[in-house]
Amino acid sequence: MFTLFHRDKSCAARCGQIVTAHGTVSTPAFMPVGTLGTVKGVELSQLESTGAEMILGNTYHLSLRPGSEVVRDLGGLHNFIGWNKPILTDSGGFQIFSLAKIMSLDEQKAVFRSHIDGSKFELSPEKSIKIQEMLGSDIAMVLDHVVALPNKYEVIESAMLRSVRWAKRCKAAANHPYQELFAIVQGGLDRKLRSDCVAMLLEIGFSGYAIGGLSVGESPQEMYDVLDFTLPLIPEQRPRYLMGVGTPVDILNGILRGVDLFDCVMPTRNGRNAFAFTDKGIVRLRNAKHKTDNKPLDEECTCPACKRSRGYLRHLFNAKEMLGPILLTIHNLTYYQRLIKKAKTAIENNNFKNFYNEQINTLNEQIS
RNA sequence: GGGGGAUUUCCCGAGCGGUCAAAGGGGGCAGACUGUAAAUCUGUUGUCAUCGACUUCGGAGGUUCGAAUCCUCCAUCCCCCA
Repeated sequence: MFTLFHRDKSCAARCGQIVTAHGTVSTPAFMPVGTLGTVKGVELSQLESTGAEMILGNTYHLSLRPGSEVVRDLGGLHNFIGWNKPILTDSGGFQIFSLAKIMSLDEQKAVFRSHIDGSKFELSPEKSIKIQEMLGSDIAMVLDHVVALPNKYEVIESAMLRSVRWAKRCKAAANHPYQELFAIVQGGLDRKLRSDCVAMLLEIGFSGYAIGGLSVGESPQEMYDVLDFTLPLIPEQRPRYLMGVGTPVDILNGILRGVDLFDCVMPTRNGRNAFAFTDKGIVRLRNAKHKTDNKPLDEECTCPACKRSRGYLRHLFNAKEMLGPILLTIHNLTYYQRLIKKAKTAIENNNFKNFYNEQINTLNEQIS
């Protein structure tokens, strides 16, 4: 299903294509997060116009509401939400980390106390696969055990080993006509744990390999270091997915090291919170300095937000009008897709390293 | 004409002798957000300054070691009776 088209001659960056039952995804790709069956605030036609080709759904959240049976009975996730392009579902492993306070786990399964009504929700590797199959996503993720960083070596090691055992159980449970299963590499910042994990997962064999357990408390450089020694261990012809990452800078650093897939809530969540990404840097639209600014966010951008002035966008946020979060979400997603597209072009021209160097310094700066 | 009630820091609004530069909202300002319990959360919001100092609670006086808090007068607003 994954085809590697080209590898940049100046670095590990590469471009390719993932073919799924619901269409193809050109890589590198950024996948907007649609946890509950919607990329928050964005209608699908607008989402498509940003250039997004694949979106995420979440096993834990969709199981609690509306329930995987409901989604299945309404024709599967694609039909349910009206998106006939590729969907990747996360397994619920991230919730073992993010909802740790309302979760307990043992070797068999994770047990959540629902954040909605307090009811018990059990998630085993087998159940996660079953739910994802009912959802009918194109790519399913194995259930993994994500732990926060920094953490004790023993904790990271045991979470990694459990993730491998769970991956094996997921593989054994998987039985779906078109759904592909991706494994997730754990092991914190430790080189040996990461490489052991890759080796064990390769032994089991999966369609794709994700790097998980990052952006959970470590520094960006530590994350890049993990990518440096982990990605080369994954066979070239398999897609590599860096889960939950990240900032524009993180994404360029991931591409530089050979990552094919990214997902992150940052463009959507930050968009809802008046934080815009542009080619020239970041813009906090609530800041007073934009009050009478007649310029668009980004001259280069063709999104609907950029047909308006910064002063107007700021007004929408200050007035708590829903159009503000909607427009800025679309803008940020458009920006992310444009960044990826430029990166892709640079890779095709064997120029990614230069492109990276040009971009990297300005992306975190606040523009005026 | 007579009787009663109000006036607090940008706004609303607590406070009723010291622990008050003054609760809590709102608004303002700034920050955070990385496989979404987030259209959320955090900090800050008299002045100058490092501790600390100084000026504030309608105005002017007074009582007291000490007043936003008690007394007197004045101003403005509201209610009731004529």
